[in-house]
Amino acid sequence: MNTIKSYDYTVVEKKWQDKWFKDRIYEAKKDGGKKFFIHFAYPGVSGYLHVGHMRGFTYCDIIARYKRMSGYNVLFPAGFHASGIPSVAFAKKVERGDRETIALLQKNGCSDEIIKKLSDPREVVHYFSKVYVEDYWKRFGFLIDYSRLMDTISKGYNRFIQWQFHKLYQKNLLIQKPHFAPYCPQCGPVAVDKSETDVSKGGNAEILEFTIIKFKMRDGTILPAATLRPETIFGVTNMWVNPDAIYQKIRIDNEIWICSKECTKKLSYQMENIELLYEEVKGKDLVGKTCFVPLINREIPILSGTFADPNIATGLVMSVPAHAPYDWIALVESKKDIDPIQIIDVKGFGTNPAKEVCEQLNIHSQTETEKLDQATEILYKKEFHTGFLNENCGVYAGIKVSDIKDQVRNDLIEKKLATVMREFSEEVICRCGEKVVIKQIPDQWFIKYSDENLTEMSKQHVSSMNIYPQEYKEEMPKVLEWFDDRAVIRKGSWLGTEFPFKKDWIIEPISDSTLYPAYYIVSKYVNENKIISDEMTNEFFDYIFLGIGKAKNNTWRTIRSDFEYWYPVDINLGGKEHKTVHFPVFLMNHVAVMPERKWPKGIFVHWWVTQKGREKISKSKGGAEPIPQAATTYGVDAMRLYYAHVGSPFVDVEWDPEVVNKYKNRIINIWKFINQLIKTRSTKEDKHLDKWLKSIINRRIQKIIDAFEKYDIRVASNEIFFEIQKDLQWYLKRNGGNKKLLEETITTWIKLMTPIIPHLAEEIWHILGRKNYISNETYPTPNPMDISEEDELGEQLISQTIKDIHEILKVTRIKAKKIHIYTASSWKHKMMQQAIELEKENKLDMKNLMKTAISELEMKDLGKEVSSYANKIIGEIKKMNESDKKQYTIPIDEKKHLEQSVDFLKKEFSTDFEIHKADEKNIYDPMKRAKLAVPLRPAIFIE
RNA sequence: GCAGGGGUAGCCAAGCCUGGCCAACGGCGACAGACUCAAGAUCUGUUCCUGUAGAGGUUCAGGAGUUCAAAUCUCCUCCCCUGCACCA
Repeated sequence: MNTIKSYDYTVVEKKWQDKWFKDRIYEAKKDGGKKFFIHFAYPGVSGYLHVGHMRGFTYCDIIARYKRMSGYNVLFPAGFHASGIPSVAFAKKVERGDRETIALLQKNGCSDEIIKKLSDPREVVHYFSKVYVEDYWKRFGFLIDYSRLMDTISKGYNRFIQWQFHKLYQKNLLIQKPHFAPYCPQCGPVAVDKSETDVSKGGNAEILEFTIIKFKMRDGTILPAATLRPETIFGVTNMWVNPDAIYQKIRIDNEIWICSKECTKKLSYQMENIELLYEEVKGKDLVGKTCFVPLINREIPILSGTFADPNIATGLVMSVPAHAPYDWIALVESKKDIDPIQIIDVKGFGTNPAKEVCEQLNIHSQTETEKLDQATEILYKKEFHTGFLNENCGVYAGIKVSDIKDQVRNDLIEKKLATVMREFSEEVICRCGEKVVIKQIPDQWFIKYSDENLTEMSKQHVSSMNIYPQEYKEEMPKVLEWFDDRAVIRKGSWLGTEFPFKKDWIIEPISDSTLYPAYYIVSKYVNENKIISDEMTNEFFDYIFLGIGKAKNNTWRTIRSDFEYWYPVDINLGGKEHKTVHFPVFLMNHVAVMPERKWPKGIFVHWWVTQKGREKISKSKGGAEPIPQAATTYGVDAMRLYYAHVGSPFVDVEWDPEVVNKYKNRIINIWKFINQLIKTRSTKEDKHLDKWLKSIINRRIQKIIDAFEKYDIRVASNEIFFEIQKDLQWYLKRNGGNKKLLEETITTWIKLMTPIIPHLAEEIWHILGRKNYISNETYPTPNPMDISEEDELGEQLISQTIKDIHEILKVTRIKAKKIHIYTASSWKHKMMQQAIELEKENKLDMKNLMKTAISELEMKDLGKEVSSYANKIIGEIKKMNESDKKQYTIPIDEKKHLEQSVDFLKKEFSTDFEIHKADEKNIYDPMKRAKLAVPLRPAIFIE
């Protein structure tokens, strides 16, 4: 029995992959039938992937394989997203000999010669593209159409993107306006994001918009106070300056401002017309002077406040002691006699909310920043959601804070009493060591996603799409509504397509990845050298995608007809990180550029594989198992089954080697089990059992297909790998052994498995003597003729009876000498059916039931027993659902079924059995059990 | 702040849309038995509580409600998570 050794998954998997790929069974063929176009959001190519990434890819291959086997021509292409900074960053690391990077490459078997080449970003892209194809996708047996591989930095693709932007321009969806973006004075534009590719600190920073309110001093000089709560202007009692900070005078347009030195530098990137006056003002020299609150022209003192940080915004803070805990505490510490002015009425607080919350948290000093931050948050939230501006607020009195915030700000700006300054929520440091600032780009280009027409059409289209999970379908219209204009070009060292309307500016990587599935139609011909990039003009794409103009040659016509056949995309599959960026732009660009019948038909979003503790697996943390290593350790089929079955696609799962190992055992177990079944020599037929097996397998097939049609891969795999195996085990346990039937069932079974574990299925297929590929076979469909309700019910009767006997034995702890089983009297069956009939007509009650029952002659004699049974089932039936009721209408000879199985029962309980029917005369029934028997629940007596 | 997701037995995780097939799929773990020299693997059974006859009781974050009937619908409360733009 060392079949375990005979399943060498490494060899088997390699063997079939070689054959599939040599025979190019993956190539999409259009033969006029139904088509299905599926792809995954193509990955960036700037490093090795990990086992988490394989989850989505695997779903895609499973769906594609299922569809192939279900009679569709499937197009499942793949490509590489090469634009942006990542590959440039990687190349830079190699160039400067970053030890970690080099070690990673070496560990993955990269030769020194290749490593040398990888200081070129384009080589990085090519190297990793090859790794993905050979070590990941082919290694997992994916039937991707490898003849269509492409990346986003090829010439042809560039032409394609430029065409797209011409179209957007023509449709007035490209607009220009000022934009503010992170910028390193040394390196130029940088990306601030959690993975911190560009920055060494502050990846979590957000860009905050401070309102800068202009407080005039007596000499006309402006003190610009920065605030996130402009509506509190009516409660200002004083100004805070940091006595130890150095402030500077600057001229902006015709105004003279005083702000911190640090602020000057930042502002110079955000505003035009800033002129340094080279005049410093010490903070402590401002203390004691006064200034005027704009709008209400109240004169207020300037006080010393050490918490006013020159690094944050302007370094000047307006003081609202009634509503800002910091201000309140500073005011207390200053010992000045100033009355706070309450301007917001909020439930649960009195005339000075800031004071009250400080007292609650026991705060006494400006230095207790942690508590003060907490106090600020509590108060702010409360006031924002439930507060109203009071009579001190002039025209704004009586309005809810949450409704008024932006209005106060806009009014102030309109009256030129305020302006806006952008600031990071925390310090951001570039990889070069320089502080990152926010820079204004006055004429940035945007794609106008806010366009009403575009948004509306996209939203409407969503309702006709297949979007999984359902929750995302409901979310999508809201996302589209919320999605704002997106800046699309950038100047700097990164890869991508040159923007056609501004030389040397490159289209950013999200915007060049929206229509790309359409390019898979073209890439095949590019790869086969049937068309060269120079030929791919705007006229070319107009013809291919829009049918405008004339074909220049036959290749054009062929590509056009391919596009007409394959497009639109049926499923675009991607991780949940794409929900709010990639999928919306994917949809909206199609709506903007393509004709309506080419708009996407479906989106499938999957969740992640995380590290233990729910952390996202990250490349930088290196915590993830390399894919080829995992494939060797567990086997590809085991990993595919793991992804398919471990959880719903719509939850995160934790990567746990032990769990994956269980699936590996499962694969070996299935291998052994099937081989054992194949060896069955017996040709014994058992009419009932064989019919039962056929019937139950047919039901499974129906359920599996239903699940697959909804892409419910987990349910499908549960049925295939767990439920069917249980059925077969029951068949064997019941002593079934019809070789012919078993072989048929196995054939069906491995076909069912093929989309999920194609290698093992293919191997067994050939062991069974088949010469073609199971991967090209047709997926099983249920045959209604094979359904036998009676035989299924019979088996259910047996297993229910066994369960009952077990329970009795357990509770009573008797050792059985002999077990008697009594099936219910015929009149009980009859009455049950009558009752169900009456229920259907809504006439079920005691009177009607008894009337119907008594009309049957034999029941007359039974008297009381009849009425008490009738009483009992009336209640029961009312609680039954349709399938419960249906069971009782299936004609079944319980006694016959039990008698057929008596040998099995004897073996199961190692004891003697006798089957009786309750209405037989003179049966052995010392404990008077027989009368307790009811349909489908025979009475039991154990002696 | 904006938009969204979620809290189910020791753990992971179905079910919730379309209320009754639900003591609640499946897996893992645990326990018992089988196979075995043994270990692993595999197979069978048990795994909320009670129970000497197949039963009963109490459960699906907490609270209130709708209903003949609620894990499932409604409302409130508490707690956790995700995305938010020049990052792919």
